[in-house]
Amino acid sequence: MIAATDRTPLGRSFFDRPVLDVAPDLLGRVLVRNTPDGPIELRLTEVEAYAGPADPGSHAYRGRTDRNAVMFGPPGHVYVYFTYGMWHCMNLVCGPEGTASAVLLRAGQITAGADLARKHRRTSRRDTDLAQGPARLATALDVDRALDGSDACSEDPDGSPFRILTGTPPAPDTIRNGPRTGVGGDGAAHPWRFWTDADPTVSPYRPHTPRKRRS
DNA sequence: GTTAGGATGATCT
DNA sequence: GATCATCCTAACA
Repeated sequence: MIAATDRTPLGRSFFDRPVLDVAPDLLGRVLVRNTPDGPIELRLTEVEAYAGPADPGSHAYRGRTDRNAVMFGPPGHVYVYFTYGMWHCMNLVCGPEGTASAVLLRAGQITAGADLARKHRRTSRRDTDLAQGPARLATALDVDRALDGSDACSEDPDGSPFRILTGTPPAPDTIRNGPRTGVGGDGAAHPWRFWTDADPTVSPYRPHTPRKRRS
């Protein structure tokens, strides 16, 4: 039996907690992306936690820079970065201001505005592919660096590009966790990737395969 | 069905 | 100049 989706917006206090508490709690929540063409809604199914300057996998590892400045700011804001020369990825800042921790949104299921999302994602054929992977997710939602620093907990939700609703959290026994993708070294030891088991939008676990060195 | 490798540029050392 | 929290396509079984 499926509970009705709770459309109450999550307040800033939800994000003002340790990132390892927030990350699994984000599963099943609904991210609303207000685009000029209309809203897109996404139920989160896979996330990764990045725990501040002490985490070798985090962009904050070597301190504050122009790029990651948003991570060092107040919780509930959106940190967007550009990577691999082509892609954007989207995070939600967690913990008290200065903690510099964040949750990477890795995958989700589009629950509204699928046509719009499909327009942003040119090559996607199946609905479950639309936001399967962090760069796909950002592309489907039309997220780029221009949205870096957006407040997802704004008091004026209609004026903000993002909002996060209570949604329908999964049963606790369907939440899985494991090593993070693409994080090597000491950072790989932390099982800080969280996903909802048996969800078609979550790709089967793939151990990190180091990229080939260009010859 | 699976896998190899190319695309592409900001950021940081 | 190396790295990077990736995706897509072509080629193969």
